[in-house]
Amino acid sequence: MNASKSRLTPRKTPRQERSAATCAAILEAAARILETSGSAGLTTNHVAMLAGVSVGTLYQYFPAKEAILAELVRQMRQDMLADFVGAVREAEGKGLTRAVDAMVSASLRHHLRRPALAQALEHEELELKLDKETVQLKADMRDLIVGVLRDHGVDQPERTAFDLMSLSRGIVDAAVRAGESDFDDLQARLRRAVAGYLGILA
Amino acid sequence: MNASKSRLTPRKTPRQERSAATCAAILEAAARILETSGSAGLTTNHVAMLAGVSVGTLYQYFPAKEAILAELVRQMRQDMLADFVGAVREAEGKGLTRAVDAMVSASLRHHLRRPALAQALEHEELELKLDKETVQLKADMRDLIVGVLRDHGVDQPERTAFDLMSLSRGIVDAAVRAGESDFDDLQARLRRAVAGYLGILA
Amino acid sequence: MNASKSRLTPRKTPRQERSAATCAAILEAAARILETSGSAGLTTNHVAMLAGVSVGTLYQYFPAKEAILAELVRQMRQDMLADFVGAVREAEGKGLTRAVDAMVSASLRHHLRRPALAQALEHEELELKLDKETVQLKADMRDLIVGVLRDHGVDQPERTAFDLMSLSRGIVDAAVRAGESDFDDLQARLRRAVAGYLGILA
Amino acid sequence: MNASKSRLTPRKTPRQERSAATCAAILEAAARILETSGSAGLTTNHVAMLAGVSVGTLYQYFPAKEAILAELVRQMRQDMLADFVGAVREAEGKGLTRAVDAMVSASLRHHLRRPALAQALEHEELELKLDKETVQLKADMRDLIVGVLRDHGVDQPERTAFDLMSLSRGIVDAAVRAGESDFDDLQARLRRAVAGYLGILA
DNA sequence: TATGAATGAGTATTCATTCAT
DNA sequence: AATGAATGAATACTCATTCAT
Repeated sequence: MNASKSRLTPRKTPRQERSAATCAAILEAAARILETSGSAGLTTNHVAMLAGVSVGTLYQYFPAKEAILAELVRQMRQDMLADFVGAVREAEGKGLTRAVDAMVSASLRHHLRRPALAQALEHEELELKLDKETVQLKADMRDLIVGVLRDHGVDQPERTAFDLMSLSRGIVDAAVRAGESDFDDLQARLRRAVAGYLGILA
Repeated sequence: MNASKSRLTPRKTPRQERSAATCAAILEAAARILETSGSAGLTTNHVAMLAGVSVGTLYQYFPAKEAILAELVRQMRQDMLADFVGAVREAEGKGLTRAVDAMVSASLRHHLRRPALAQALEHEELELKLDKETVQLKADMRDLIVGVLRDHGVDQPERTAFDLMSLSRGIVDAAVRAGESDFDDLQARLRRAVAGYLGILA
Repeated sequence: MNASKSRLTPRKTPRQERSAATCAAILEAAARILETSGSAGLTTNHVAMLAGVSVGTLYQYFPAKEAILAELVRQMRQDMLADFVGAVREAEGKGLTRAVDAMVSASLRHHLRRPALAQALEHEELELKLDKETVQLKADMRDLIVGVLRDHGVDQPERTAFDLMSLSRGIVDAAVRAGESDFDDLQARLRRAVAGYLGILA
Repeated sequence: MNASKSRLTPRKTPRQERSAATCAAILEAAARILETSGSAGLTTNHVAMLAGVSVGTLYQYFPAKEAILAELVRQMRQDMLADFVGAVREAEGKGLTRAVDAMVSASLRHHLRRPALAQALEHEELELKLDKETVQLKADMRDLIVGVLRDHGVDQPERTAFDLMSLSRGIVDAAVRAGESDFDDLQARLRRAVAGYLGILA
């Protein structure tokens, strides 16, 4: 249900095992390059080489370089949304503080798994014309947070969600870039920022 | 103490008027391009053309393309620091809340003057190996904020300063990117975030 | 006497029905692509896809892309010769004018059946190193016309045949390219050109 | 008055001598390659190498490969029109036969100067989206011939001009392709074809 | 000092062809 | 016989940088 003529969506949905492996190898190679060299080092030839395939093969799976990035972003958003949904579900009915904690924790877990990659992808996301699916994933995430806030009677839930996402991102970005990796410490600060904005006495 | 053989510092400290004008023209041209086309459109030929000089001349003032960006970043940091110093000075002895307000306001004023440019430069800054002077300017700014916090008895002033800068940037970035330009509204939200983190009842 | 190891002749003379059908499908796919996209769009993958087979299969029937074109040209020449032979036979003993009319008519009928294809093939023919059989077909056609001219006492029949073929092609080419498809009008003009060259008062 | 943003017109009108020479060298290199290898061998790297410049230089003068071809075509059309205008002027007032002779002769002279080049360019012209100037040159040529025919009372001068141009091209093309280079012989045959079509007893 | 012509390594992308399954 | 995944040389084009004038 994925393919189409866009330059952003993968070319062939791999059906054979070999195909799936190749496709995954390409994505992983791209991810690794993003982690180590940033988008500057991300050339199609480099990706193909690191993936152990030829450029031609790369282009059988992705119609353009951008499509590789787009797919990585899509996967990231998908994973992230799943994490958030899980977090929110667990904290259901336990008060805003618990819900916020759960989301902060999910977000951090996500970012600290592959910090450099998450960083790089969030940055690429800004310059990329996203495909519909990714746009939807982002909207779903936003709605999820807005919903939680509204359920707990938070004022102006849309704007608040926007700001909370923004400030969280600011803090995590900077921390990751500074090389921090102490989950608990970061979580405490992030919780403080979020709770502070919400006016919850943490 | 400005010039050197580094690829990041301008080649000649302009003493003559013409030189200064040329140099400024190049920088302004680069700034305008960053605003309109982002770093993707920033080619040396394009900059030179828009500045009304030849590429050769451009390379007489800047040893490499990066040096232009580095200089723009340096100027931005310099301006920003000056704004902050002024803000802090004005709010001296009037309590933390006022000091925070002044800084938030200074930061926002800075970002909203040329939003696209500020955005672009802050982004370039991350990928650039900064020259000593800029590094010092950033350190000064950090120290300034740390000083204010410490003076008002804030706990862990370094870390707090770091987080406040990070979350502010997160919020302003997102707002600018979303096209917001309502200074007052943005200021209110930013103040809320900062005050919240600091535990000040806004 | 058809197959050989040349890159221009089909690889296997299809004996089984399935083979013949596959071979025909490939040729028809190539023809359709030539008609719609010209030789620029004629990629082996595209041909295979449109023919409903895999590239591998395509290469089992044709040793190289050129071979497909060569075969299309061969078939075109074969058909054309057959048409001419028929035309000449019908007009036998009825005078030069009638013979010319018959040939002009046969030629036009041929070109207007699939105008874009005829055009494309005649063009490809020029850049292709033709196989013996096609060369023979062209020679036969030439001889046929030369024979008709000689039989009617035309001077320098070889050269005249050459020129008549050339000028006819020029007119038909241009007309087809201009999108003309009025058979009768075109026939009148073509007859006029041929008769004029021959000095027959039309 | 030449430059614009189109992909078909040259990029910079060379003002310095060196520029003019480089530009000419590129065009001549392209012409030579067309003569020897046809459009298949016409790669930008090949052209640049033969011209003795780098690819980068080539792209400073022409925004795309097509632009080189377009410029060659333009020059050819320009030369040809000039020749025709001269021919028509000379034959003015001397009857249709003389006018036709003059035009036939001009056309042939043109084609036999660099036969392979003329051939190649006329062919490329068909696949190229022509720039306005070239389109105008072709229209002028057409009008010139139409004018001559009309002046001498020829019926349906537009259609006749079209057919005469087409059949001439057919004959000359074929002759050139066959390696003929006997000007007088070719002229006689061409005159015969044209006169024949016009119903003039040659 | 200024110019702008020239450079050439580097980039994304295509496509005829091969070959393991 | 058939498939389609994989190959990689080739192609058009860009852009930071140099250098002769």
